[in-house]
Amino acid sequence: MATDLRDFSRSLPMALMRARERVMREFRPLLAEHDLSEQQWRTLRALAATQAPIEVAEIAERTFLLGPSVSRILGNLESRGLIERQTVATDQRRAAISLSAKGRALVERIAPESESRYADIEQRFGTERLAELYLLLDELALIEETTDRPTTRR
Amino acid sequence: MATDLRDFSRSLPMALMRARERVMREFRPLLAEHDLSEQQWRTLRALAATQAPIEVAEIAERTFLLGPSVSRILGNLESRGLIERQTVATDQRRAAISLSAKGRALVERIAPESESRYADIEQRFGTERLAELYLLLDELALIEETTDRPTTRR
DNA sequence: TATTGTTATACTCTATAACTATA
DNA sequence: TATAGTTATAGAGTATAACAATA
Repeated sequence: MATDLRDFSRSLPMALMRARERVMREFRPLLAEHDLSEQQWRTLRALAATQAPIEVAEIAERTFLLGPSVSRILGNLESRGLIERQTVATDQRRAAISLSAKGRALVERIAPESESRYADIEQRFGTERLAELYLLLDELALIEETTDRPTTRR
Repeated sequence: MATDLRDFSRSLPMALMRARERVMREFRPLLAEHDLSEQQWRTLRALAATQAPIEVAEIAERTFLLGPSVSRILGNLESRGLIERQTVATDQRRAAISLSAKGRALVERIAPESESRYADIEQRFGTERLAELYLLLDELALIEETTDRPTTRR
């Protein structure tokens, strides 16, 4: 007798994806207007959120992107004059990345519209429920690793 | 004076993605063992969840994939003997897709391990909180479209 | 003419490995 | 030898358009 799978609608990854898709549907057209992919925007935001320049590996971690992806994205953003690199004096391998004036201006141009759409969502969904949702999502993201699960049965 | 963006940690898409990444980290190795991408697994699950065969467009809708992606995925799954196609008698354009015996067997082989990992997450996160999370995610996915937002300011 | 599904195309991201240049 | 970042490569998904077969 086989174990049944939960119903498809009770798949946690699917539920998370559906919700994310719904939210992104509000933001994608705005990003498209500025020729930005989601990942490029995540990178710009990560840079906008920090005072001090940050290194490539740090960007990868904060944006949930892989090193090579960040590398390519930075190449693109640099060619558009949106970011700047500075080699770290004490370690020539490292690069300190920051928004250029143009990049900061772009983020600031997008911000009001982005915030307005976010406010729409918050208003329709409810401020309290949104706060509760953030709480649950943060806690879910922080649950601990299962200790040592074998990759194959033997 | 520019509008500031919310802090990066209060980006709803990011919070949803972080949570989803955390959950998928539990399931990806299992899928990899069976040479299945997330999207292929979504497709198999959608098929496993239904009694009657379903059409390509229906699969696309239920799995949140695009038509061309589903087309390619079905081609792959068919070449592995996991699904079957039957042309709909009343409309030769349509194809009715279903799991083959082999496909059903694969889903049933994966199901116990998948359920076990899900149970781990539920146990660590809390049954009640998980139920609350589903409720909020479902509601978020269903908030209504903003009526008519212009794509460019003029 | 409209619709279902496939094919074509261009782009992007994922994932891993190999490589360069530092350290 | 190890590390930071880039480049190379293969594979897959996204998105849109064009297309064939059928309605």
